[in-house]
Amino acid sequence: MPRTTTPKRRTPRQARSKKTVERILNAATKLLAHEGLDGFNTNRIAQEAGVGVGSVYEYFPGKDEILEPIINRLANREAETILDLLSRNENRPLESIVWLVVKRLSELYLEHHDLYVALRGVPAFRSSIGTRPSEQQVLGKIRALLQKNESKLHPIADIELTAFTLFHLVESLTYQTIEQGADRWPLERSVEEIVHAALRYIGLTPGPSSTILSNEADKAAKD
Amino acid sequence: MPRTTTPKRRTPRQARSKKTVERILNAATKLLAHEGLDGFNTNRIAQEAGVGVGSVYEYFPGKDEILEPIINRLANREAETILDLLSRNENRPLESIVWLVVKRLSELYLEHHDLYVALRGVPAFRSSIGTRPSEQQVLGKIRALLQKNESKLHPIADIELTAFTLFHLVESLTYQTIEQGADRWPLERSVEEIVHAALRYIGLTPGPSSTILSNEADKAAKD
Amino acid sequence: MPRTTTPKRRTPRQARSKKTVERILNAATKLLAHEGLDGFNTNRIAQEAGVGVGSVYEYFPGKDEILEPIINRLANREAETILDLLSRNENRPLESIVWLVVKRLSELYLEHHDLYVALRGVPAFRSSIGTRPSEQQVLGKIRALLQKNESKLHPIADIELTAFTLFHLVESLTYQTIEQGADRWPLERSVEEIVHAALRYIGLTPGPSSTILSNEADKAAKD
Amino acid sequence: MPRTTTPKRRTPRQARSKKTVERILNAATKLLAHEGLDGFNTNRIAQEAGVGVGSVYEYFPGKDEILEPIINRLANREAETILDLLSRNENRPLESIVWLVVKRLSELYLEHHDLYVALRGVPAFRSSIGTRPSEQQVLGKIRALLQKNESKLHPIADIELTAFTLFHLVESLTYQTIEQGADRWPLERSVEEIVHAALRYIGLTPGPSSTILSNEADKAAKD
DNA sequence: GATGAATGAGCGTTCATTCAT
DNA sequence: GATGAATGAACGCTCATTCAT
Repeated sequence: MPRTTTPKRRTPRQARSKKTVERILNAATKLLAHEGLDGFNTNRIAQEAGVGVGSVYEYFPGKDEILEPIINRLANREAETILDLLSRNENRPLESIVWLVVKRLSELYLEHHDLYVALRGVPAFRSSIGTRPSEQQVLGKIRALLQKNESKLHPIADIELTAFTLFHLVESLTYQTIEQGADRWPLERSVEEIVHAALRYIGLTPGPSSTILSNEADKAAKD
Repeated sequence: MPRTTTPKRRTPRQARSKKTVERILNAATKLLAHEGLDGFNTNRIAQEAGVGVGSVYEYFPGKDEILEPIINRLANREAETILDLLSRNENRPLESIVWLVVKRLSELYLEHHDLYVALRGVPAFRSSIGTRPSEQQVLGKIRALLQKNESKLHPIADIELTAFTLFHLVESLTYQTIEQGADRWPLERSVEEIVHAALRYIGLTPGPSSTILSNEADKAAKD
Repeated sequence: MPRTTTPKRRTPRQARSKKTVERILNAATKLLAHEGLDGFNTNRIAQEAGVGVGSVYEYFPGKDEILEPIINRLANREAETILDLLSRNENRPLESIVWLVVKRLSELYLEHHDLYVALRGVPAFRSSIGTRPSEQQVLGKIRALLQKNESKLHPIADIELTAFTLFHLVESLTYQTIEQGADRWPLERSVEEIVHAALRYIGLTPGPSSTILSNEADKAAKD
Repeated sequence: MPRTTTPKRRTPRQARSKKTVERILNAATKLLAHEGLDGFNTNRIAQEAGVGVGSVYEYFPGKDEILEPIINRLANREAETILDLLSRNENRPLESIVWLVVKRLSELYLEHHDLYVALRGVPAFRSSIGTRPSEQQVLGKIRALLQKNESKLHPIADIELTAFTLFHLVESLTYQTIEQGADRWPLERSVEEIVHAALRYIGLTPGPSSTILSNEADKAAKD
C-alpha cells in the first residue's frame, strides 16, 4: 500500500543501529554513483547494503529521505574541505587562495564525479547549491576575504551579490570542466583558466607567478 | 514490458505525419514544463496530444527519443536567438554585445524557466550543453569575436579554451541567477554582474557607459 | 510508487473493454467468495481474471473501487429480486407477501453465503445496507404496503421508522439465521420464525394458514 | 515473515506479567477504537502499550489472538451488564425488563461505538455473536423469562429458537440503530420501536404505560 | 523475561511498450 | 497508418513475526 501517513523513524542511538544506517547510506551512495538515479531504488539499496528492505524504512521515512543525507554529506565534505583550506591559508595572497580552492574543488569533483553527475539530476540538489549551512559558511568566508582585500580589488557595490557570483562562477565552471572539458584540456589548464576568470572578476591580475606560488602553496596545503 | 530491442521508426515525410509529430512534441513540451519529469510519460503525452499511444511509438522509438528533439528545439532556438543577436550587432563594441547576449539569455531562461528546470534533470541535456551543432556555431562566433578584438583583450593562449570558458561562464551564471538569484536581486543587477564577470575575464572594462550603451542597443535589438 | 493523484479510468464502451471489465469483476467476486477479503488483492484478481494487473487499473482507479460494483451488483440483484416479488404479488394478503420475501431472501443469502460473509467485513458495505438506491425502492414499497394495509395493522406513528425497523429486522435476522442458525434449525423453521416476528411487529397474526398460503404462493412465485 | 507454525505462549501467572498483558490489551483496544482495523498492527500496539514488540509475542501467539480477548472482554462486559440488569429486575413485568435491556444495550453500543464498528469487520467477532459463554448465559435467562411468562405470551413451539430470534432481533436492531439510525431519530424513539418489535414478537402489548414504567424502572436500575 | 532491530513476503500501483484490430 | 486495450516488470512501502542480545 502507498504511503499515506508520514511515519516517524527511529534515530539511531545504539551501536548496531548506527552501523546499519551507515551500511545503508554507503550502499545507497555507491549505487547512486555506479548506476545513477535509475539504479537507486529501495530494494536494490537494501540488497546492496546486505539488509532487508524493512531496515531501510526503519531508519528513513522514504526513498527521498535517503538522498538527503547523501547530499548533505557530500556538500558538507566539500564545504569543510574548502573551509579548512581557507583557514589554513588565510594569510596567503588572495590569488593563491583562489587557486588553491579551484584546484581542490576540481579534485573533489573528479574524485566523486559519478556521484556529482547523478546528483545533478536531483532537483533538490541543484536548487540547494550554495544554500546549505556549510556552504553559507563558505560564502561568509568569501565575503570576509573580499572585504579584507577590498583595497586591491574592483570597487564592490553589493558584496552579497559579488560573493554569490564568485561562488557560482567557480562552482559551475569547475563542475562543467570536469563534466565536459576533462578530455579536451589537461585539468591544470582548465583550473588555471577558471582561476583567471575568478581573479579578474574581482579585480586581481593572475600573473605567471601564480603558478609558482601555487606549487609552493600546494605543498603547504598538504601539511 | 520495457524495451529490449531498438526498433527503427519512420521519419515523417507526409504532411499529416509532420503534423502529428508536431502535436506530440508540443504536448510533450508543455507537459514537461507544467508537470516536470514526473508528468512526462508516454500515455499522458499521447492523451495531451490527442493521439493514441501507438502513434507516439510510430514516430519515436521510445520515450527518451521524445526528449531529444525537445532539447534540440530549445537549444536551437536559444542558439539562433543569440546567433541572430550577434549578426545584427557585430559592429558594436564587444562590451555591448556581451551585454546584449546576457540580457537576451536571461530573458529566455526566465520565459522558459519551468522547461529549463525540468531539462536540467535530464543527464543527456546537461552533458550536451555547449556541444550541440547550433551551440557550436555560437562558440565559433565567440571565437571570431575574440580574434577580432584580440588587441583590446588579455592575451589569449588557447582560444578554444577561452571561448569554452566564456560560454559556460555566461550560461551557468545566467541559469543560476534565474534559478536562485531571481528573488534576491533585480534581474538587471544580476545581468550586470554577469556581464562584468564576462568582460573582465577577457580583459574589457565594464564602464558605467555600458548602461547607456545598452539602452541604445536594446532598441537596436528589437529591429 | 504509491498513488498520489486520482487518475481517471476509462469507462468501457467498446465490446472488448466490456468483456475485460466483466472478467475482472467476475474473478474478483469469485475470489472474494472463495478466499475472503484476504485473497482479495489486485494481483490475484488479475491472475484469476486472466488479464494483466495493468488492465485492472485500466478500468478501476484502485482496489476499493473494485468492491463497489461487486457490492452494488449484489445489492441490486437482491433488491430487484424482492422488488419483482413484490410487484408480482401485490394483491396477495400482506402475510403472504412477507412470507415470500423472507423465503426468497433466505434463499439468496444461502446461495451467496460466502460472498455475503466476506462483504460484511467491508465497512462500506455494512454502513450502506438499506441506503443504496435499489434498497430505497424496496423501502418505498414497504411504506406503500404498510399504508395500503393500515387498517389491519397496529397504528403507525412514524411510517419511516416502521419501515426502517421492518426492513432491518428482516434483513438482519435472515442474515443471522443463514450465518449461525443454519445448522440448528431447518431453514423453513427459521424463516417461519422471522415471518412471525415481522408480522407481529406490524400487527398481523401469523396463522397456521400462512403455511398453506405459502405453498400456493410458492408456486405462484415461480411463474 | 508470516507465521508458519503455531507456537505456544506462556499464560501469565506473575503479577508483572499480568500487568503487561493488561497494558497490551488496553493499548490494542484503544487503538482499535480510535484507528479501526487499519491501525491495529502489532508494532503500533506495542508502542502504544509502552512495551517491545517481542513482549507482545511473549504473551500472544499472534495478532489474531490479541483480538480474541478484546472481543471476549467486550462481549462479557455486555453480557454481564445485561445479566446484572436481569437479576436486579427479575420481578418486574417482562415489558419493563425488555425495555430496560434494549435501553442499556443501546447505551453500551453508543458508548463503545467505534469499537463495535471496528469489530464488526472481524469475521471471528461476527460469527460468534450469541455463542460466547457469557452470551449463552443471557440466552439461558431469556429462556427462563419466556417460560416464567409463558401464559401471557404467544404459544412457543421451540423455546430455543424463540430465544435465539429474540436475542438477535434485539441485538441486530439495536446495533443497526446506533450505526445508521442515530441521526434520523432520537435514540429514545428507536429504542421504543425495538422494544415494540421485541414485545410483539413474543406476544406482549407495548402500552403507553411502558414509558411511565420506564421512568420508575430507570431509577431502579441505577441502584 | 524483555527488548527492538531486523526481516522479507507480499501488497497496491505505475507506465514504457506492444500488437491485434 | 492509427489506435488504445493490454501487458507485466518493477517500484515504494508495510507489517507480522523472529531472535540475538
